[in-house]
Order: sequence, then structure tokens, then C-alpha cells
Amino acid sequence: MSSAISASDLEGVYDRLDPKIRRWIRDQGWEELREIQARTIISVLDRKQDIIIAATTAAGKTEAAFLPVLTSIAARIKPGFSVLYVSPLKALINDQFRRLDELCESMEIPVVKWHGDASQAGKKKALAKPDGVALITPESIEAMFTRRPADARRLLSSADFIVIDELHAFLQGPRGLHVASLLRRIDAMAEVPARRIGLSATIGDLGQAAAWLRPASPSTVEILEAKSDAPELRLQVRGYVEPPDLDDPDHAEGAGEDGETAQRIALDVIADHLFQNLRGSNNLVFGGSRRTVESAADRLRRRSEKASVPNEFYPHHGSLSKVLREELEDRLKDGKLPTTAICTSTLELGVDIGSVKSVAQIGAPRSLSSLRQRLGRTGRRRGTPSVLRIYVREPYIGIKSGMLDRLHPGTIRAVAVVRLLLAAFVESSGPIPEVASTLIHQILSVITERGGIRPKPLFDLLCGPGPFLSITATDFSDLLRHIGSPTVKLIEQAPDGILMLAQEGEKIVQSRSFFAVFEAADEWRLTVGGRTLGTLPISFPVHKDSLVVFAGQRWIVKDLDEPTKTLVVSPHPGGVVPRFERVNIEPAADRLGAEMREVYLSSDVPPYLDQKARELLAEGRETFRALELDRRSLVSEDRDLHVFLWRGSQATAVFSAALAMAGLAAEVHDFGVTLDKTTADEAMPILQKLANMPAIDPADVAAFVENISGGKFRDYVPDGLARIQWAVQNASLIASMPATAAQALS
DNA sequence: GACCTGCTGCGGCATG
Repeated sequence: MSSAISASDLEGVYDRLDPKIRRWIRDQGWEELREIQARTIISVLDRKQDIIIAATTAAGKTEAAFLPVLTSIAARIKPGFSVLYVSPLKALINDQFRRLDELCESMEIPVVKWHGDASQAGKKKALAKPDGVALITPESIEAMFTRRPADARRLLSSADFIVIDELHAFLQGPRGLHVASLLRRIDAMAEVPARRIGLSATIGDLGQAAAWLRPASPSTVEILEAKSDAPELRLQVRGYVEPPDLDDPDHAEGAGEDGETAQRIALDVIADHLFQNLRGSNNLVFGGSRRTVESAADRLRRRSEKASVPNEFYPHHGSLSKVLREELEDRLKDGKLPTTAICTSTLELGVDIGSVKSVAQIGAPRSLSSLRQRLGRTGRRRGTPSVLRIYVREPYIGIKSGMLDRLHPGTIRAVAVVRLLLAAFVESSGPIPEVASTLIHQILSVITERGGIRPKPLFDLLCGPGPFLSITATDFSDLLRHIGSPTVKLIEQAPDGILMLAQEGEKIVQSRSFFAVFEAADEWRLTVGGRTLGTLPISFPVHKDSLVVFAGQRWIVKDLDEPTKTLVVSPHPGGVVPRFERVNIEPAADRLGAEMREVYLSSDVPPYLDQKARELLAEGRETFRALELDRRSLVSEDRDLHVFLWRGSQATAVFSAALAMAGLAAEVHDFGVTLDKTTADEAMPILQKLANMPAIDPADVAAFVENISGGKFRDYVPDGLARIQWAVQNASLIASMPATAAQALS
């Protein structure tokens, strides 16, 4: 629900703030409140609903929320925290603490950082006299519930406001389910449930966000959207073709031979361009994978050495040690030395690194939500444009090349993504396969918190409107029976019906790693001179004298200690870029698939393409026309059959499951699916049958999905429940399958 | 042909 606030309402808003806050505002040198701030002040002070504040990164959302929230709690004397600020990142809490501490000090409102790295002293003080604002992570709330339940009630149950920062980060994935469940449990303890305020920059579907924030009554959530004047966007899409006879481009990337004699792969040429254009200013280069980040950082450092200039290019990703990452973040924020970070998605969210001159992407992105978040890092000062460069790598086309490569999907996707960016499209969130796994986590947590609980109150506490709405009472009792069975032993039931932890459950809950709903893999720790550089996957083959590229430099393994999983390394001129595992790809929305088709059908040549990208676009369109893909969807190649669907990754996966149900094994890709050793004559009757189905029972399709359950506790999820959840979450996509099959036949 | 995120309580010791 959006509310109109007239100009006359906005007058006098400033005077409604606490005098000490007004003074702080004057001290900041602010001349006026932003409109979003004024509107939030009115909503917080005059109304009672929950609020979502959707505004660009630099719009002052946090202040918008905290100025009226602090005004409203200034006179409170009730013990317990008045405000909980929940953040997905510790670093964000530290940034926020710096901004809030001074303001709150003048109001004599205590602020405490409550996360794993925060000082024990601060937490102890808050435990003794809980009051004011707590800045906390979801995992620390979980820890409080399970390790000190009495304190959790005392500290959390009387909050007036719960502020959720980076709300969009919680709309997807198991961690979002986790936070939503914790909020529900906090409400259940409270006499009066706290008002919730969600802060976010990019949200594709505000209705979805409102439903997350207040599941029982989404329509009551007030949505405050800032009309932002987006800065001028300067963008370029650059095309690169890998050299011929590159059997294994990955290996070539890893080997990093880019001397004059060796074959120069696309990344070498991209590195030249980055080196020439980014030196002298602060920039972010998003590499897409840790491997590409290390490869690019290594190349850029060597270019600096060769040119005898100080290196300005440093890698940043999740496997690098905190110290190395913070050194780079400080260097960016400080702004004294020109700095370019080559990063994965680590520098996408929140953490304060100041404004950068440009953003580059190696590889066409798939997520508009991510891309917008990344772009938000540039053009933050008034009058400065946002600068975006997308570098696309395409395989060399020879006689043996397949038609999917000849369609140059990377180039087409880059154009499609830019078109959707300009159309202000942001994807909404899709199914979450970790529902049942996360419910098991919360069942263990509540039993630990309460010491024991009967099934009915447990169901009422966790299920119903909220993250586990799709779990019925029957599903729930089936799940309890399964995890209480003698073979699983997570829980057991006393003769009086009370559920308690059993042997395995005890073990899981006692571990420190219980608090997070996501898993951490076993890793090697790389050290040099006693200093930790970061971690490598345990599967990376290492032995004494192995060479490795890491943290943007080259190393040789001097020693390895198996029990502590430590590698001692020292600098070395050679090195191989490690693989960091994983085989998934970033999901694409339905709209992106459709937009790619539009790009093929259009003859428009966007001015932001460089010469090579123009050629690749033209060649891709030529292939599209030659294959008559404007008119047909089934194309045979050798003994395989391609089915072009032009849909997103989830719809394509569901289609593949529907085909499996009909007896056809399919491989999924960006365009649709490929049927191995199948002719069009063989496939058409099956597609026809699918197209003619008046209704498909989702359960029938679910039966053919592999690896159907996800999450940390997936091994404890009964197969039947996993399939029911998949069917429920994908019901509307499944219902669209006959139409999709008919489309493929037309 | 992916990425990211988080962490208690206790004993023992040094320091102010």
C-alpha cells in the first residue's frame, strides 16, 4: 500500500524530530531532509504499520528509518532492547555502528554491536542492562535463542521496532527463511509485536517483499519508494573471441601464459584494456568466479610490473582472508591511492567503500538485481555519470563449432541485459528448495530453546503464515516422525508427548556451526610467514612444491600440515590458478530468455557495442535467421535435438522434468533443452502429448526431479516431503508446461 | 558454466 503525502504534510516534519536529533542534523551540515526521509518520519510517527523503504543506495535510507525511530523511543524506560537492527553482514553492522553511535550518544541511547566478532564486553554490558539499539546478525539471534533462551526473552521480546537492512538479501534462499522464522518467534514472545521496517535498494516484486515482512497481512505494509533521478549511464559492451584450437580454455586461463609467443586468450586482451583504462582511479571489476578474479588480478599485476608502475589491481573474494580483504576495502574507501578491486559478488552489498569511477563485468550477467546493485557503486556523487563496461568472451567459430556457440549467446545476453536494465526490470524471487531443511533447523532450535515442546504448539509456533506456510499439519507430523525414527535420531518423544532432542540432534545443536542455516566446506588455510592469506577448497590437489596463484600473487607450497589443514607457502614466479569447485550457474529470469529472443529478432544495433561485439551480434542474428528460429523451436544437430524455449532457468528445469516424466532425457541450457540422440519425429508425439494435457499433476512431475531437496539438513528430509514442496513451489510453472510444449511444436 | 553470508561458552592467561 502506497500512501500519498502532500507537500504541506512535509512542512514542519523536521520540527517533529527529537531536539537532540535536530541538533545532530544541523551539526551534519544538512540543509534539508530528503523526501524519503520526510515521508518516513511521518509514517513512523503518525501510523502503526510496518514499512518498506525502497530507495537507491545513496538516498539515506538508514537515517530515514532511524531519525523517527529514535525520536519515538527517546523517552522509553521499559527494559529490553527498543530497536533491533538485523543485518546480513557483520561489516555492515560495524559501518552502521559508526554512524549511529555519535547520534545515539547525544540522546543517551545505548547502541550495541552484537555479532561474532563484536567485543564480549559490549554484550555483557547489554546483558546486565538491556536498553536502546542492538545491531545484530540472524545467526547471533539464533545463538541467543538456543544458548541463553531466558536472556533472549528478556532482551528481544519488548522491542518496539525491528529494522531489517538489505531486505532483498533475505527474499531469496534459506537464510531469508531463517530470519523470517526468527522474527515470528520474537513476535510470539512479545506482548505487542514490534513494528518491522525493511530497507532495500533493489526489489523486483514489492508485493513479495511485503509478504516476507508481514506474512499474515502483507496489504498493511506501507511502501515508501524514493523516486530517484538515476545518474547518467555511460556503457559499453565489448566483444572478444577466444583463439582457435583452444581445447580447454579453462586450462589456458589457469596456465596464464600470455607472453608474445603463446596464444593470447581473450582474458589477456581484456586485461590490456582494463590496464589502459582503469589505472589512476578507483574501480570495481566483477569477475563472476573466484578463478577468473585470480586470473585477471594476476594478469593486471604482471602488466604493472612490466610497465614499472605501482600495482593498483587487487583481488577480493570470499576465500581471501579477512585481513587482506579489509586492507583493500580501506584502500578503496581512503581514496588516496588509485585502486581497482577485481572481485566476485563480495563488493556488491552494502559495505562502505566510497564511490568508484566505473564498474566492469567480465562476462554478461544474468541477474538484473545484482547488476543494479553493482552499478549503485558508481555515479553516487551528484553530476557524475555511472560507467559500466561489459566484456563478453565468445568461443572461436570453426568448422566443428555447434550451433549454440554460433548463436553467440554471451553477446546477445549482454544486449538483452542492458535492454532490461534500461527498462528498469528487476526479477522477483523464485522457489527456495531449502524449506524443509530450514524447518528441521528451526524445530531443533525451538526444542533447544524450550527444553521440550509438544507437536501441536511447535507446529503453531513455526508454521502458518510465514516461511513455512507450505508445510501442512500432515507434512509436519510426517517430518517429526521421520526425524524421530530410530535410524535418524534427531528428536524423540517422551511418554507424555513432549518432543526432546535425541542423540544426533544433541550433537548438531551443540556444535558452533549450528547457528547458520548454510554450510561451510572443509578448506586448506594458506599461510605465509605466519600470516593467513585465505582458504582453498580441500579438493584442490596440493603437495609439497605445488604452484598456486592466490591473492593476486604466485606461490609455491613449502609445507603442508594435514591435521590443521594448513599450507605454508612462499612467493614463486610460477603458479596455477585454482578451481574453486561448484557446477551451478546463476539463474536467469523468464523475462531474460524472452528478451534474448527479442534481440535476435530485432535489427537494431545498439551504439554501446564495440566493433567486435557488433560483428558477434550480426553473426548471432545471422545464425538465428539461418536456423529459422523466428518460426520454429525444434532444430536437429547431428543426432541431437535442440528445443528452443526462450524461458528462464527455473522454467527450463521444470520443462526438463516434464520431459523426463514423458520418457525423454534432456540437458538444460540458456536457450532451452537438448535431447540426446533424439529425432524430431521421435520427440514430436511426446511434446504433443504434453501439449494436450488439460492439467498436469505437479506430483507426477516432481517424481522425476533429481536432487530435489537442498540445504544443510537435506539428508534428514523425507523424500516424499521434498517432492511435495517442489510441486507446491513450482505449481504455476508446471501448469504452464502444456502451453510451453505447444509453443515448441508451433 | 556461481557467488555470498555466520558462530557459544568456558577455562586459562596476561594486563591495568
